[in-house]
Amino acid sequence: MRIENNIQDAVLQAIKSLYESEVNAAQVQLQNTRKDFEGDITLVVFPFLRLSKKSPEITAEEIGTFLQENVDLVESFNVIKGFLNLVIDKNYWLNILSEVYSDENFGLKAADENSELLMVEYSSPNTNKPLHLGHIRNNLLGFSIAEIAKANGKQVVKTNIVNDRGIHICKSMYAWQQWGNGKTPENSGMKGDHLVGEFYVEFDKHYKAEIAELVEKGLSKEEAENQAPSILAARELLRKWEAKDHETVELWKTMNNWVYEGFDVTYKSLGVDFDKIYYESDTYLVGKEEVLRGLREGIFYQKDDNSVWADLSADGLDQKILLRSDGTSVYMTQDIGTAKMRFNDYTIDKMVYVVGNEQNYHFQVLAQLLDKLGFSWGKDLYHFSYGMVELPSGKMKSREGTVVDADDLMDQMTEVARKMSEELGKLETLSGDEAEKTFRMIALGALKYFILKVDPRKNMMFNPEDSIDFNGNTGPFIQYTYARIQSVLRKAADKQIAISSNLKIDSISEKEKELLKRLSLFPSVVQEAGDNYSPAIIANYCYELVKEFNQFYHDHSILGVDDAAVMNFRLVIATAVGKVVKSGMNLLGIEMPERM
RNA sequence: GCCUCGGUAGCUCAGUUGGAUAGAGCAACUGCCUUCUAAGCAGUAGGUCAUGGGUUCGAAUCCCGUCCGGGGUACCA
Repeated sequence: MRIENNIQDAVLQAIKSLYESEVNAAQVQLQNTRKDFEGDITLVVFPFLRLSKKSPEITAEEIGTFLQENVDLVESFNVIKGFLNLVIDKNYWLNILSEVYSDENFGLKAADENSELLMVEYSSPNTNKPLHLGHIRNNLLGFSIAEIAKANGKQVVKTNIVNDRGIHICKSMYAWQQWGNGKTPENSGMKGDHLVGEFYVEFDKHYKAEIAELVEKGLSKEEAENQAPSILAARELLRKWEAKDHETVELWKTMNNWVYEGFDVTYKSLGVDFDKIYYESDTYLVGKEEVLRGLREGIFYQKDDNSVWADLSADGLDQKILLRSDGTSVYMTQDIGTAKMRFNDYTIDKMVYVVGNEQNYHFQVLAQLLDKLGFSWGKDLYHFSYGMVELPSGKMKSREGTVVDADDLMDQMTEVARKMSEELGKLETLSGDEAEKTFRMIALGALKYFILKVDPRKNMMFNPEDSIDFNGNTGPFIQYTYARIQSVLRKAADKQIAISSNLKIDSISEKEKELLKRLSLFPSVVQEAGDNYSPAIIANYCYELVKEFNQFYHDHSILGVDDAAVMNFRLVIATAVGKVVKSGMNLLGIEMPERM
C-alpha cells in the first residue's frame, strides 16, 4: 500500500482528535521532503492553523507526535516552520525495492476486454511531400501517448488518416505531368515521397512566377492567385479526380504509391506503427453524405452559389464552409466522414486527435458539427494540441523547401553517433552490424528524447547545429546509464553471483535511499503522464532517476564490497533502476542498448 | 480588430492541486580515470520568473491591466 494514503488518513484522524474538526482529504498536502532537510515525506500544516488556532510550529509538533504514535511506519519527525518532515522506516523503502525487483510490470497496468478503449489518431500525413521534423514531433507524441495509455490499462487503437486526396496532391500531380519527364523512383533512384515532394516545390515555383507575372499586368494579388494557369490546372485535376476520370485516378494512384513506399521506410526508422489506417479518399464521401443529410435536415444551409455552410454563431463560433460551390469537399468534410467510419468500426470510449495547435479552431468546429449531426461522442473528442517545431531561421515551409527532412535528420544523427563512438573508442568489440544498430539506437534515442522531454503543448526550438547532443540531459545519457548497469550485471553473472530479492540491510546510505524513493514514484508518474497526455513527465522522471543512479554508482562500489548482503542490495538496486528506466523509455519508444 | 497559446540563467528546457533558499543540461572556468564503461562524477559562475497591480500566512504558479512573440480568424490543409 502506498504510504501517502496511510499518512493522509492518519492526518485526518489527527485533526479530528486534536482539534475536533473535519477536513477533506484534498487539504492534506503531502510532498517529498526537500533534500536539505531530514525526512522523507513532508506535511504542510498551514491549512490547519485556523483549526488549531496555534502557531505553525506547535501545530506541526502536535500532528507529528500523533503520527509517530499512530502510524507504524513513521519513525520520527522534525518541524521547520510550518513544515512537518516525517522520517519513514527504512523497511518500507526496502519492501518497495523488492517489489520493483520482483514485479515484471512494476508501475504498468494491463488492459482487459472491459477496459476503456482509446483511439489515438496521429501522423496523418499529406501525400504530396515527405515527412519533416514537424511530423516527427507528431509521430513521436502520438506513439508515446498511445503507449502511455496502454500502460495505464486502456485498450488502444492507433490510427492514421492519410490525406491522400485534395488540391495539394493535385499540385504535385500537375507539376509531374508538366515537368516530370517521366521521372519515377525506379529510374531516378529517389525515395518516392521525396520525388513527389520535389514536384510540390516545383509547382510552387511556377505558381509564384505566374502570380508575379499577372500582378505585373495589373491584376490584384488575389485575382492573380486565382487565375494563374497552374492553380487552374490543379483545380481542374481535383475536379476530374472527384469525377473519377480514369487517367487522373491512375496518375493519382501511381504517385500515392510512391509516397506510401517512402513513408513506410520513414515510419519504420522512427519505430512508429498503426493498428488501423484510414484513407481520406474512402472517408470523404461518407462525410459528404453526412453534410448533405445535415442540409436535408436543416442543420446546415446552402448559399445561392450552391456552397454548403454551417452556422455556428450561436455556439460562439462562425460560419463554416462544408462543401465548395463546385461541390467538392473540404478538409472538414472528410473529418466528419472519418469520425463516422471509426465509430462504426470500433466501440470507442475516447477519441484523441494528435494534431498541431494551428488547428485548434478546426477541432472546436468539428466537435460542434458532430454534435449537431447527432453523434453523441462528438463533444467528447479530445484534440491533443501540440506546439510547433521552430528552426533558428523561423518556421518550416514545405513549399519553400525550408524544412528539416525526417530521413535526412535521422541519417545525420546516426553519423554523429558513429563519429562520437569512434572518438570515444566505444563499441569496438561489437560486430559491424551490431555497432550499426547501436549507432542508430543512440541517434534515435537522442532525437526522440530531445523532442519528447519538452512539454508537448509548447512550441520548441530545434537548432540542427547544436540540438544534436549526447551529453547531459539527453537520451544517450540515459542509454549510457542503462548500458553501465547491464555491464555490472554481466560481470556479476560472470562471477556466478546470485541476486536475491531478500534484503537484509542494517543501514541505507543517503544516495541509496534517494534511489529507492525515486523508484517508488514510477507508478504515479506513469499515471500522471497518462492523465495529462504527457510523455515529458516520463522523460524527466527517467532523467532524474538515472542522474541519481550515476551519483550512486560513482560513490558506491557494487561488486567491490565485502559484505555479501550489501553487494546483493546494490545489485538489486541496479537491476531495479535498469528495469524501470527501460520500462519508462519504452513508453517513449526509445530503445536501450546493452552496451555503448 | 477579435479569439487563443506563450514569455523562467547567454542558449535549450524543468518547476505537481499555490508551499521551505526557483532547478537541470548546454556553453565558460576548475578538479576527478592503474579500481564495476569519464557519453560519467564533483565544484565555480550565471535570475527583478516580461512588466505593473491584486488575492493571502505564502505567488513563477490564481485574477486584472500593459508590453513582446506564436497560432487562428467563412470556398488551404
